Amino acid sequence: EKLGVEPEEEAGRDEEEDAAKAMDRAEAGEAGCSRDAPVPEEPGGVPWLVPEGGSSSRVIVHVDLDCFYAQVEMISNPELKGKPLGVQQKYLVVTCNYEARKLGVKKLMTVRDAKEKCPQLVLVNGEDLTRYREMSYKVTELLEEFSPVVERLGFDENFVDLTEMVEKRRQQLQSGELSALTVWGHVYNDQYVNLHDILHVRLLIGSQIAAEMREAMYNQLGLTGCAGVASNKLLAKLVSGVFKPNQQTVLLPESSQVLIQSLNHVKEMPGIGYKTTKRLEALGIRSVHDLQTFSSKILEKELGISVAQRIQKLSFGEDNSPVTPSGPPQSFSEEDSFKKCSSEVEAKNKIEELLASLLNRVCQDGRKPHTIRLIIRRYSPENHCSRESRQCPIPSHVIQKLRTGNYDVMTPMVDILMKLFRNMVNVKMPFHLTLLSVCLCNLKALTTAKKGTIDYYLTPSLSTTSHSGKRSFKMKDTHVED
DNA sequence: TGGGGTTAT
DNA sequence: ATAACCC
Repeated sequence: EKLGVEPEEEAGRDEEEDAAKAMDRAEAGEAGCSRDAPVPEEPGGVPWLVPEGGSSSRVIVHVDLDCFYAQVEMISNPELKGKPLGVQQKYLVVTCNYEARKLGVKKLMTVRDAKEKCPQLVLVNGEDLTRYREMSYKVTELLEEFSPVVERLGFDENFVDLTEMVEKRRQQLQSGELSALTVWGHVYNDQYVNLHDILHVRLLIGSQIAAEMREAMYNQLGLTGCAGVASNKLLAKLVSGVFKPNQQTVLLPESSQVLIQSLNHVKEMPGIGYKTTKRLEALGIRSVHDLQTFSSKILEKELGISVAQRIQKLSFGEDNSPVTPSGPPQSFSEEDSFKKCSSEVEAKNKIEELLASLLNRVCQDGRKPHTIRLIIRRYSPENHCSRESRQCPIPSHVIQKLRTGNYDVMTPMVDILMKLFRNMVNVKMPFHLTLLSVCLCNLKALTTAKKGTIDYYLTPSLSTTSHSGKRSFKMKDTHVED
């Protein structure tokens, strides 16, 4: 109210028809009056009522590291700095630094094409993701210090919901400080900033926090990256890529239509992938505008109501999906691709390698996997993407061995994996595989369950195995095929 | 095309 | 168990 912002200056604001849902998430810990405040009828609400009305407008930052693997490699070996550098997996250059990009190297180029374009290109092997993964989690943890709600996307992107942090800072602004508020980094579309508009003020504070985050990433981890600040994840992600390397951009609500219309094709919209793009093209939908104006009814019949409604909202820049804290990983997997694997022995050797690495990782994590999965890809000239998998519970006596640090946990697990393998592959017939992957998932914290407590009986590894040894053997034999 | 990840059905 | 999505 201090700012005397007029209700009518909300032209072009898109946000959150879903005020009720947003309230449900924002409600915890808010002032007691928040639920009783009059709910604004219009989407987004009256600007000066928004904070008390339960945060229907959010401030989200998307943080995107510059050519992440290449940066990690240059930190590992500073002699690589200043040289065109590519990170290689098999015969692909999966990413490269900006020196290499200037010389024409692109992401996911084959090594042959890249070397042809750029003979001086230095290549390092990046098939072992360990150091990338470790640095990736350091970044997420650093961001979590700003605000605990951090969602990872791959190894090099994070979303942070800054709504609460921004509101705290805004309320602490002294009267003179508001007029001195400035944007950090770029304003998308060079839009005019109105300090009388509370949404502008909040996004500017978001840009300030984004700058602090990037500064901390550089000072503490030596990493550079981009950031985008906007009112939802979709827009934050789109705007973070506008100025590219090591810069940041804030999107003010009035320019969101310009941003999404700047996309040349629906396939550039995050959330619309390969398959959906193909189906949309079959309907004659190519541009964002095509999708905006296409019949909702027909779209729902073609794609299903869920996908249809979600992507059509995306086409208007609307995205009410929350920033979901990622927390520790849900699964650990290791894979290896190759030209050909056609014997069981060969497969077993590869599987043993994959499993050995996984056990190291899972051991460091501390939690215990309760499910194991084997994934294969069969050779086929066309249908390349398709994978098959088999999974089964990990017998509890094996989980126990993980817990006690018993040395031979490999043998029983390899036995299980080979049973899964033979369940998928008829080893009496010729076969040709091009990928093997092992995944440990269904991770559970080791509860300090004591005998006689509820936890004890609800912990499968304790309540099924320790009472009868025979039963645990039976579990192994029958459940492995699952 | 690599070596990972997630959620929905 | 698969299929879609993300990097």
